[in-house]
Amino acid sequence: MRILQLHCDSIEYTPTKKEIREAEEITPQTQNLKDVLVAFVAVEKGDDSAVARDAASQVLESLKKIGCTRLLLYPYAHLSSDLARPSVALQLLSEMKEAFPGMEVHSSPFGWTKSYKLQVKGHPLAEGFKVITGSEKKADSAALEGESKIRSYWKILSPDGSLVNIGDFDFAKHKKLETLAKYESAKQRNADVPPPHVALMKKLAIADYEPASDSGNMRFFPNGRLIKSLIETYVTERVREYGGYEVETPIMYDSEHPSMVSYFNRFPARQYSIDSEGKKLFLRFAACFGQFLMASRFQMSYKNLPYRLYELTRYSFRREQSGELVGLRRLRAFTMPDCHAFCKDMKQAVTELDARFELSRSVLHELGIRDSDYDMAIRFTEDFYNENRDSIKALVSKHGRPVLVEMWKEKFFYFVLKWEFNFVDSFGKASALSTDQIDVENAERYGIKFVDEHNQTRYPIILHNSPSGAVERVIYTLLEKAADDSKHGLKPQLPLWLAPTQVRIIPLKEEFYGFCDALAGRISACRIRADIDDRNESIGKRIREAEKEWIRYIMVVGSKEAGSDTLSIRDRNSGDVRDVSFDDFAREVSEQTKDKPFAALNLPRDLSKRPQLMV
RNA sequence: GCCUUGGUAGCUCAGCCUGGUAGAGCGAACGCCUCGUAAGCGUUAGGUCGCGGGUUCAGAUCCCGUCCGAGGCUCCA
Repeated sequence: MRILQLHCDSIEYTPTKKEIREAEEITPQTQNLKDVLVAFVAVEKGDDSAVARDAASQVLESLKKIGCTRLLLYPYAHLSSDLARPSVALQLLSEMKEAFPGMEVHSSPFGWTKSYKLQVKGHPLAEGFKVITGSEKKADSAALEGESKIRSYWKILSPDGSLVNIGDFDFAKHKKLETLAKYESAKQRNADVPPPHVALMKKLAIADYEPASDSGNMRFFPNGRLIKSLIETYVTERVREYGGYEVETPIMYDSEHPSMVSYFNRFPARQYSIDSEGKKLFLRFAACFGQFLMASRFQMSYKNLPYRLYELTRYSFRREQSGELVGLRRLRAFTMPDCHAFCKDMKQAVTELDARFELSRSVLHELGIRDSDYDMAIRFTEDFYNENRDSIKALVSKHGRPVLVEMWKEKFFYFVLKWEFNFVDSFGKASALSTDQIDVENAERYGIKFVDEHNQTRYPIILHNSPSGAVERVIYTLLEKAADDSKHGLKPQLPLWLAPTQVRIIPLKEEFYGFCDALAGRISACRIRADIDDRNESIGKRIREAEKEWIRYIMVVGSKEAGSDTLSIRDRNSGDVRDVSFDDFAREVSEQTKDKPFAALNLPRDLSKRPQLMV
């Protein structure tokens, strides 16, 4: 569909002659309108109701922007050389006419030759041209978003259950929450520099931009892959423990498959598309499709519920705007643990929601993200709040601090409740980590059913949880936290179980290499990652470099240590050197990494064998 | 998409304002040193100054255009 918009002082038109058989039946007479937005509309092949809705909401936006309340829809075939059939055009135009609440809407007759005279206003927004196509959902989402803002209100809910408007809340003790709350309106940013984690992810040889790919598609070096893999393994283990069953589903889908078409209209992410043998495929932006399509093939009884499916998507794709991509914080390809629970009724859903809330809190904690590092936001419809006050209050009191609330008068998206934990970085940027949603629409959309106690077929309620949020974003959070520590005079560090090297062994002279080699073997046998700096460099330099890599334990081996069971250990936490027996040391490390996955060193053990990574 | 900013050796950057032989540190190769808890020393190799055009006797430097990156804005159900 193509629309030419002109904000006019006046327009006058006279239908003169029917042009086609399907023309509207009217009595031709001259019409005159003043201060009106004239929308010349050409309906094209392939346009459908969704396009019409999209177009209408875009025009509505323009009307609001220029402060005009009168609209003339003017069918105008000459804007396109690929027109829809007249019957379709007529149908869509009449649908559009109904889509302007509170506006005075006129339409000129379809299928007539008309003479017209118009006077266009002279301001910059007076003229505009839009092309709306079925695959372009961005504008649609903008419209939905715009609508939701108008009909939602922001509040703060405290652990004691009190709910106050944002303006009435005292943020003195909750600065980060204030930042989160004002995030939408806070336009100013501190610095014109990239966030600290971008330099860190390169320096620590974790990840880097890959210029040969699309922006927001990162490459992970051996260190980064190790860290990422450990986090992935850990989150997966925890979800399995909670009761999620791990599955694997395709990363691309046919956008013309019936179950996708309606979902697209309500799920307006920007997707990557791929044309293959006439199919228009798109890359998934979440695991939802795969799991829903799978679950729709299950024959489920209420006795099977709640039933939980889990997938760690590597990757999910969202084609975010290029200007929005930053380091590991916001990507176009990311790794997302995604766990859906199918529940028989709202009571069960709320119970399940609670279990997943605990899971998410615990997972973040074990990943090294404390509850004081994030703030909680929760969004729900007014009805849901009124029916579930106690459950909502219980979540907030578990969090223990006031939370940001967005309350909708009515349901706009497919969920009635959504909560998320947001990490607010030192620049005041908020990023969601864990999240869960109560979805009351998609079961029906995807034909996911179960049979209840009374042999009735029903649609389950679906919860969408990511206990950690995107894995890349977890790494971003850990790096930003470390950078923040460093700014406050503390030594930056990763949690020990995620450190690419846990112990660095430094032989004082070449003659101790043999002992170091054996020592590294013994340490590795205790599932501890140890490497050896066997380069011909000064002892000072090698220690300095180990410190720069944030390595927690450094062992220098000289004549004192060689052949002895006592190790001389420099602990990054204290900066001091102490003597410890091998067994005590092994115990100290395993104590700190217990219940966490382990992976062996992912680099050559000897530093002399490692290529330098210049990034 | 808009605004800002950058592109010079493998990496980080200086030089550009005020035109005149292409610079430093790190890293790499080779050699010396064989070292006790945050940078030991020397030598060598390495550059179409993003690309295209213009002005000039002469352009990394001035002008125009263009490509690519980054940050901000919009955006982020």
